[in-house]
Amino acid sequence: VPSPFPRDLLNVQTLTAARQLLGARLVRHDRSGRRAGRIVEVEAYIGQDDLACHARFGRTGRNSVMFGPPGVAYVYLVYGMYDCLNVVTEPIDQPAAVLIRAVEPIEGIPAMRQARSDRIAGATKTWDEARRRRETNRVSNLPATALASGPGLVCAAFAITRADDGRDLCAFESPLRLERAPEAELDVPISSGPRVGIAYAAEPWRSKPWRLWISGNPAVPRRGGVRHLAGAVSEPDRL
DNA sequence: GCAAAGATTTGCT
DNA sequence: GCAAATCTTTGCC
Repeated sequence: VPSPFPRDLLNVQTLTAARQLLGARLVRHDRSGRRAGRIVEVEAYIGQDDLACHARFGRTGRNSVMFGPPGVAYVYLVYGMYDCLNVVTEPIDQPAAVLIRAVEPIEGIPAMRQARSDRIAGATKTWDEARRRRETNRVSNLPATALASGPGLVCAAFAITRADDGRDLCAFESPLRLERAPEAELDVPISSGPRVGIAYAAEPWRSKPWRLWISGNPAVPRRGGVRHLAGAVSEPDRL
């Protein structure tokens, strides 16, 4: 029987919270029914000192949710196109969050495919039948493990938008929420490495191994065609 | 008020 | 392997 994700597990140092989130379930309830998946890849963004974190400029309109209580969704738009889901961590006034980078679909896979296809139509100003058909065909041929294997794809598959910014993910009745990992999955092997897409950040932040993933999970994207080897990466510090 | 860049993904070469 | 798509946010004038 599923249990809600305890807020206390997020009211801690962000790398500890990130580790707790690996294996947890991301759950969406809406008209399409129940969608659920296993969180398999995350990144930690930790406070104003972290020069890769959105909080590095202090509180702004976009990032204000990060300054609030843990267990709340921080959803922002990246590159003008893609929504990204974060889980706020640490106590109030300590701006930090965990970016959900990849989810392995478990329930509601047809709804995820539909949502992935719909995203093209939604993003296209002029409704283009041929373009939409191509996208539907492409998505229908993807393995389930590829449906949410990227931060923008997680939001597409689970129909998460900035309307979900500030939503409480620890409330069991929430239409978008977290559920605890089954006990049998609590001790899976974890790998870590540098965060993606933050080349603008100065050292040491650029190289901090604050990306965590479940070793060998098929839904974790293989960046650069290089296979993730557990022995080839360093341990995250401050865990 | 405006220029620049970004926690991405896709398709074409 | 690279560039396009696309728009919010920030920072500086």
